[in-house]
Amino acid sequence: MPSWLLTQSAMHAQRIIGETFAAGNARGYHYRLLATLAEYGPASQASLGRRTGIDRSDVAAAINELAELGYVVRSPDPADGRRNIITLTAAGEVQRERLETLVRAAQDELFAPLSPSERGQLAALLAKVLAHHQGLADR
Amino acid sequence: MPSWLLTQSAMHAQRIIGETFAAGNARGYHYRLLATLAEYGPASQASLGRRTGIDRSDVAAAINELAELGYVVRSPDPADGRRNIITLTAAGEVQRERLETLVRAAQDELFAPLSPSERGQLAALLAKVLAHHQGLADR
DNA sequence: GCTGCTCGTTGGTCTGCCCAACGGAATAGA
DNA sequence: TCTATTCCGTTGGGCAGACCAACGAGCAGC
Repeated sequence: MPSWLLTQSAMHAQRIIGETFAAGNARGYHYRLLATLAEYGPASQASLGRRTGIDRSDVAAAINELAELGYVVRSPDPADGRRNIITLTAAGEVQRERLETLVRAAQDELFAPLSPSERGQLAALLAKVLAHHQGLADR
Repeated sequence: MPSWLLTQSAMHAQRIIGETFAAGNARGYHYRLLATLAEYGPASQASLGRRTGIDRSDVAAAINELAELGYVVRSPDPADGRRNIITLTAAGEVQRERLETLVRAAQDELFAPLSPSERGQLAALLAKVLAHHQGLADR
C-alpha cells in the first residue's frame, strides 16, 4: 500500500513539524505566510492566498493573528480600495528566521535515517509527483 | 525545502484519497477499521485502536457509524466484561472491497508520473523514514 | 451606467488527531 | 481475600488544516 506509506510519513512529518510550530508559538499558516512575504515582499491577501495555497478566509484569520503579534502590518492599498497590502515588519522577519531554524531542525530529525543522496532522491521523486499534479490543477 | 515537498505531496495524497472516500460515502477511519478487521478478524475496540493508530474515543465513534450502516457488529465479550467484540459483516466486507478499489484507483492517479521502479524507490525511502520513527515511538 | 469580476470578511463544515475524565470490569499484589 | 492498579469503552472537549457559501465594497470592461 504505497499511498499508505505516503500518508503515514506525511503524518509523521506534519506531527513533527506541528510540534515544532507549537513549541515556537506559531502555526503552519503563520510560517507559510511569513516565508512568502519574506520571499516576494509586500502583497495583498488574495495573492498571498494564491501563492501559499491557503484559502482567502484562512489568510484573513491568520493575518489578523500575525498583525496582533506585530509581525505584519495591514494597510489599505491606495491604488485599489479592495486590497490590503500586507507588509512584513522587522519583528516578523525575526520570527520568520526563528521558525525557519526550527523547521530545519525538525527536517533533520525527520530525515535522519536517510543519507544525503537518498534525501535527494526522495525530494526528486516527490517533486515529480507534485509537479504533475500542480500542472493538472494549474491555477 | 524538502519537508515542504513532503507535506505538500502528502496534502495532495490526502486530498485525492479524501475525495475518494467522500465519493464512497466513507472516511479514512472507516476504511482503516474495515481493512484491519478483514486482515486480523474480530477484535476489541482497544486492539483495533492499537493496530490502526486511532485513538480509543475515535474508534468508538467510528464503530458507532459503521454499526449503524450495518458494516460491523458490536457484541460484548463473554470472556471479558469490559470488551466489545467487533465483527465485520458480509456487507462490511463488500464495502471494504469497494473502498479498496477506490483507494487503488486514487493511488494510481497519485503516482501516475512515476515509473514502477520509481514507485518502488519512493516506497522504500518512505518505509525507511517510517521504520526509523516507529522504532523510536515503538508502542 | 450596468455587468461581471476581484477582494476581504464572516461564519460555517468536515476530517484527522489528541487529551481528560468517568464508571465498570479485570487483574496483581499484599 | 481485599485493595490498588490497570484496562476498556464512552463522553465531551479542543486544535489545526482545508474547504465552501455568502455578502458588501470596490474596480474594470463594455
